Amino acid sequence: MMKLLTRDTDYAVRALIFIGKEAKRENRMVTVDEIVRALKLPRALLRKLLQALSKSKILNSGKGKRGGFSLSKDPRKINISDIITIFQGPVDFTNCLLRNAPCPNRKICRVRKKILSLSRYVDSELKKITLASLT
Amino acid sequence: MMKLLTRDTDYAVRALIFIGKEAKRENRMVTVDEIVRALKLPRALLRKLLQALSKSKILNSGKGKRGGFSLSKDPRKINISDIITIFQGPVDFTNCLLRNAPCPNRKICRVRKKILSLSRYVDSELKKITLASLT
DNA sequence: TTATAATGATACTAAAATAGTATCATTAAA
DNA sequence: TTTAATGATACTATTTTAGTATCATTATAA
Ligand code: FES
Ligand code: FES
Repeated sequence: MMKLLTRDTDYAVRALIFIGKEAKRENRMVTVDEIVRALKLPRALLRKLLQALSKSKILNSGKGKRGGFSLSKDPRKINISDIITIFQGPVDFTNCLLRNAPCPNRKICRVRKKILSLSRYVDSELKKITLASLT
Repeated sequence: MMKLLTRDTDYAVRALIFIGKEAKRENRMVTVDEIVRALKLPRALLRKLLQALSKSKILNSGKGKRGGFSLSKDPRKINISDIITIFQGPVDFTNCLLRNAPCPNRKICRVRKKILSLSRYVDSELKKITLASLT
């Protein structure tokens, strides 16, 4: 089946929504274990995902006791396109290849032109889906 | 990298465009070897793709000498969504899963709702990209 | 009527992307 | 100084994508 979000992205978004909610209520760090309990995601995997979000500056993290994660910015400034970019690369559907080399028709190809504009539209719509709009 | 069309779909579309052009000029069957010469696609793979298009009634085929393929319908009635469906399944981005089981939030999930409407939009746009519009 | 030139069906291998786990290192607080 | 947390990293498994090969069938033409 086709998918726009891979599992990594999907799980990351769910975790971010949860972190956003908790932080709002209590203004503190949220731990991996809390998220695992609430969302039933595989722990080892979730750790990897949150570490990536932290490296990408979407999350702040704190080590040691009382450590955990919190959103590093306003949930209105975090959108699905950003998260996809982290786990799947940029939203770009135009990948016409011929035996792993760029296809020579690229410049003039009408399929490519149409797919490109569609791709841009999708990206712009995904940028409108912010964490705030999901909470 | 993300992709909307896999290689199968991409090659199939190129082949269909070529078949459409040739058939218009000469009203005859086009063989795999002609397409291979013109488009430089791998022969064994192209055979498999055209056989699938034939099974799906997009192409007519003729066996034996003078055999080959031709479009089975008006190029205005063949669109990219159809071709994607054959090689990749239907255009549907909403596949939220939890350890391979459908995610329990599906009914109420706002992410899913937004992705669903985006997915429908993309499909409707892809349906507008017909073979005729590319020739 | 038979050689030939075409597709049909099908089975197979290879490579890449996705999905998921495990472990040791580091750090901050109690 | 123990403990509870994340950081870094290496690893395996599964699924999807990509691609090849071969024998069967059939229509034409010599
Ligand atoms: S055929 Fe390659 S860009 Fe369109
Ligand atoms: S979290 Fe599964 S449908 Fe949204």
